[in-house]
Amino acid sequence: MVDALPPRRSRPTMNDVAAHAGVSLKTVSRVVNGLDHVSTDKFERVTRSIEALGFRRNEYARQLRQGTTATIGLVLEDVADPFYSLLTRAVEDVAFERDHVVLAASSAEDPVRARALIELFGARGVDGLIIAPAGGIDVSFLRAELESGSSLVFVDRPVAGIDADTVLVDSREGARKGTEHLIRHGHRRIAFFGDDESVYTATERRAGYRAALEAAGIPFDDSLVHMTVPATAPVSEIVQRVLASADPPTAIFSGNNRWSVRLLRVLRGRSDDLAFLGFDDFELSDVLNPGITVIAQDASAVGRLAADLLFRRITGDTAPVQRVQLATALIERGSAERTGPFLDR
Amino acid sequence: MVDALPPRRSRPTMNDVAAHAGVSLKTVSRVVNGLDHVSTDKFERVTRSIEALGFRRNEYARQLRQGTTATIGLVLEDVADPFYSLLTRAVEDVAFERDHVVLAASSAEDPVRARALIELFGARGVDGLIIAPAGGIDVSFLRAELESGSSLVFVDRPVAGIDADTVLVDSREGARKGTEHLIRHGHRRIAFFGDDESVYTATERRAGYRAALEAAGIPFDDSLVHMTVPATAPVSEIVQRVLASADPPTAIFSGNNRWSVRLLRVLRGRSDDLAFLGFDDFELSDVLNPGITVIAQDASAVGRLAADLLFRRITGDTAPVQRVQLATALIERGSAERTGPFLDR
DNA sequence: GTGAAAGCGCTAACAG
DNA sequence: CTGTTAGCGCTTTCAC
Repeated sequence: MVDALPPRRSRPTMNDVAAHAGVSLKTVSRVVNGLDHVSTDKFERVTRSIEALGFRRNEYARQLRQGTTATIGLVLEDVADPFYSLLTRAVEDVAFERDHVVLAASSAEDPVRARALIELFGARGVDGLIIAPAGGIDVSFLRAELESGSSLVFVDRPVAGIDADTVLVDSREGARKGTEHLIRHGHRRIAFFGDDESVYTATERRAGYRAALEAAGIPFDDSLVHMTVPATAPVSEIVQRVLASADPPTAIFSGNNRWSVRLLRVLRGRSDDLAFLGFDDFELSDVLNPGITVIAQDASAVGRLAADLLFRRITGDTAPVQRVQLATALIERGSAERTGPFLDR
Repeated sequence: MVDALPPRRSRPTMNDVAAHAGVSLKTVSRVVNGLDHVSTDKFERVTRSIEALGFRRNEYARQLRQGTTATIGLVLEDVADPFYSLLTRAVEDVAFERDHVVLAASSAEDPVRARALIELFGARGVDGLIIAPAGGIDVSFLRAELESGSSLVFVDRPVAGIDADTVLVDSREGARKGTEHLIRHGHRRIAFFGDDESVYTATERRAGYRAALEAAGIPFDDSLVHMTVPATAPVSEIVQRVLASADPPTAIFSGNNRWSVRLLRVLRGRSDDLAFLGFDDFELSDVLNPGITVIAQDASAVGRLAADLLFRRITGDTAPVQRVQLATALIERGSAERTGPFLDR
């Protein structure tokens, strides 16, 4: 036994507390974990030592021993997209209520990055994972993840071949409803803009659009349909071409909020006689002139539900896998109910 | 020694791999960590075993041993706020490049929740923390956090009394510039709307607004200044009262994007003769009619810079603490450069 | 009530 | 080049 003590470690451990309080390691553990079988005397001594030393339990050590991490992972396209940022916030809130923390990451639409992130999270032994699966995601890999113990919930897009809870918005029905609304207002030439075919929601929405047309006896015209990721598309040129065609559309259906923003930006400079309806609401849609009519989806509800389902699994629920479809709401604001030059000065 | 083996554990460990490959634990560790001094023969055997067993290193065990977690924490007001969601995305990107994951959480403007989150993160031994400090945050607590080993970077708002890197936007100068712009366009009665006094950026922007007025010889009129959190404020009534006053403003300066959205929503229904300028850009500001002139701040740059600074600290940089002020940009779109009824149909 | 000892899965230190 | 041993900070037996 040497006299000189080593300099205090950056974070005190339970051993330090035990030494300080003059009790055994186990007693400290009991106090920290709120267990009984500790005399009030020792309980107080330990409590005081914890205070004095500023002790906080090292979660990693606990987790290593216990095998649970009180952490969930969230992987989606891009937190900066309003739909996903709302969803993220809802997941965070549920996690916080349950004393879990959330590892969050954007896959940037890149399946390789998505996989890397999921692996990173998996190696940290997250209790569960909420994933908005990117197009080309590796299914067998996800299945392995599921089997190795972390629960999985998919949001926004389903993944075929994996038995996991899924929370979706009923895109097809929403798009059908929206298109029908335009038809009801006299439109028969309706252009459709959506993400490319690899994106589940894009094809679902197109299917809904098509279903509405067919129900109304309007022939589906492929030249009115444009499927590309708007971020990189030459939106202005596309719009120009469509509107200059022989039999131009009288209405536009935008398949998501990214497209809506880009389309509105282009349309603002023109004076075409158009109606407009967008899938997914966005901030200021009500401040534009005319207000933008949308099929709204509740991103918070998706996040909350997904998190609830996940925690149900984490806590051992073995009920059959669920696939929830959330309904959309048509919000009329003017842009789809009138005609006239669009967003003109 | 019993004959029957227990059923396979959910995740294989290095020991399992070692047994499978017929080598020692340490050899596996060497392979996993990409170290040399392993014969090609064994290297391949181990690699195959890893494949076969689907082994992935348990990060918690590694972290416990090494004392580093490859995790950073991010605590801000609300990920659903566009400014913060952009910032979050930037932080995620930097972290990903550096093989770190990010624990993200919204404090919901609640200092108690903020503290709880930081403690939760601290207990997980995050290597570093990026914090947008909520109004009443506990300074001594943060200081303890800093001393116990995690690096700290503040964003958006500084914290007095703690020696930590800080990345800010030059709010005061931005507001001064914006107000000056309005003055240059002939306005002398300019209303100011901002968050309440507890919010650093709000008072800074008000100070900039005031400085511009005074530089132009315009008396500061407190009845034109409104400091409240817009989420809960009766915006419509406030606006009505202000515009109905004896000497009403001819221009409005909105202190942040939350206020801008709410103000624009109210102004849309009215036909007042007003100019408008907002602090912080927002999506569709260019699609509105007139386009909204703003003082833009670069949220991504804030996030990127903060993350860079944090990683510099994490990797041992002991240079003096930095306080970075990012410049803002005036973007003219029409709303501040003209007069006439506002967003009128 | 309390504590000693073992061990979670990994890496560091030191042999061979 | 390879393996053995110890130990990170905690929880879990299982004695006392």
